[in-house]
Amino acid sequence: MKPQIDLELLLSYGANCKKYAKGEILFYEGDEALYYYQIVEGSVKMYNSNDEGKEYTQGYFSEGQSFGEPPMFIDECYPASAMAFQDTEILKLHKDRFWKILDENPKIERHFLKLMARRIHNKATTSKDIINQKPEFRIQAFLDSCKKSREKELIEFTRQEIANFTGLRVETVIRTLLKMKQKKIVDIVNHKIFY
Amino acid sequence: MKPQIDLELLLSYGANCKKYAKGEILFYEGDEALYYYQIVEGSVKMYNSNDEGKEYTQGYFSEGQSFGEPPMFIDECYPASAMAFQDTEILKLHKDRFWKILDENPKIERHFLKLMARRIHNKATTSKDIINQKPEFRIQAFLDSCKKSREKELIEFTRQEIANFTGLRVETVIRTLLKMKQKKIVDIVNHKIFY
DNA sequence: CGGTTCCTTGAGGATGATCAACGAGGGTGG
DNA sequence: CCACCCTCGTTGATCATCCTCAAGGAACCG
Repeated sequence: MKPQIDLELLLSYGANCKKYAKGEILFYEGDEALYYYQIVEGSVKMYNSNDEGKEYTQGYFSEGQSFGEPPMFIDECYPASAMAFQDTEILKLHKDRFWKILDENPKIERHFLKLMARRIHNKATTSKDIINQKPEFRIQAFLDSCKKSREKELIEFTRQEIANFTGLRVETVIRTLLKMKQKKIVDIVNHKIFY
Repeated sequence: MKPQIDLELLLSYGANCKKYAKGEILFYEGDEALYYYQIVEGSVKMYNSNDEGKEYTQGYFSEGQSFGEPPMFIDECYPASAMAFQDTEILKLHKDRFWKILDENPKIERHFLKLMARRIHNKATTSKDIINQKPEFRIQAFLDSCKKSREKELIEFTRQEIANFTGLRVETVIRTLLKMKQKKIVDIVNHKIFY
């Protein structure tokens, strides 16, 4: 995927490249947002964990994407934590230098304005779907958001991950997927989900 | 409240002032987003209504605030409908002219970048709360978002409106408020809610 | 005073959460 | 190659909660 900002440019403004092993935490909910993060390789999960165990996944970010900018833009703390979802390589730039990039590159600033707009648009669509209650509907909305192409494709998430994203429980996800299989909405072959 | 963009400036770029009676629709979910809207006086509700009756309120906007920009920024359709929540006066500017304002006023563009960031930050916080399930928690999160000051104040929303915002049913809101009254979280005097 | 809108209460039912096991596959080290 | 462990998937039974439906009451406004 085309990166938000050209890697050379980021490096020329002083960005550092860092590697994180799968499962490593990049920052915690409540931390001050001091850096711009852009993924060179791998993927990252943003999530909240509530008082005990239950986790809510806000979103996944992959190669070329940036994340965690909103609180950095407005000097707030992170509303969620970030964890490497795979082994991941990330460019990290201090926010003062990031603002310098925007000051000196109006096109990039415009790009981020549109990016933020797109994120809001997605969130609005998502919350509409989540409120809808019905597990089947929520799961299908998640599956839609996974899909890139038009053909049936393998869904690369565990049932637990789907549960965390949709706010349901694993057992409910499993039982609902069963129903969706019977309705021919998904295929399940060898425990693998195709949609 | 301080307006997003100075009214004189908007008018000088060709904005039109329009009045809407309470309950009037400004645009529907699915409409193309062709205009920038800024409230001069009154307030506006953004909402989704699903196949039959049930409504989900995405948010309220009041004097000085703009709304519906995200889809305009990215040439998408509105993910929700907008209705005048009170009698309302609005400045409306075609998106081509709006882009012209941003092109010619870097400070305003920066302002909108931060505004979009703030909206995302709020949405992230809200969805974290909504997923939490517990009606009491959801309602309290809504009440928190209403409050401006530190003292107990009258909540100017009907129980139905709270229900639509939190994704609960009226009866559940009523019964939960009852419990919250017993726990001294809210006061209810003469059917009016104080928090 | 009549109508509308909003609030309230009760009973009953559906549904997703919870709890408790167990199964299946994959990887690792002996 | 086998035994073990760990993660992920699966199933059934039970429970709590919120929704649904139905009815009526209270407040407000012309």
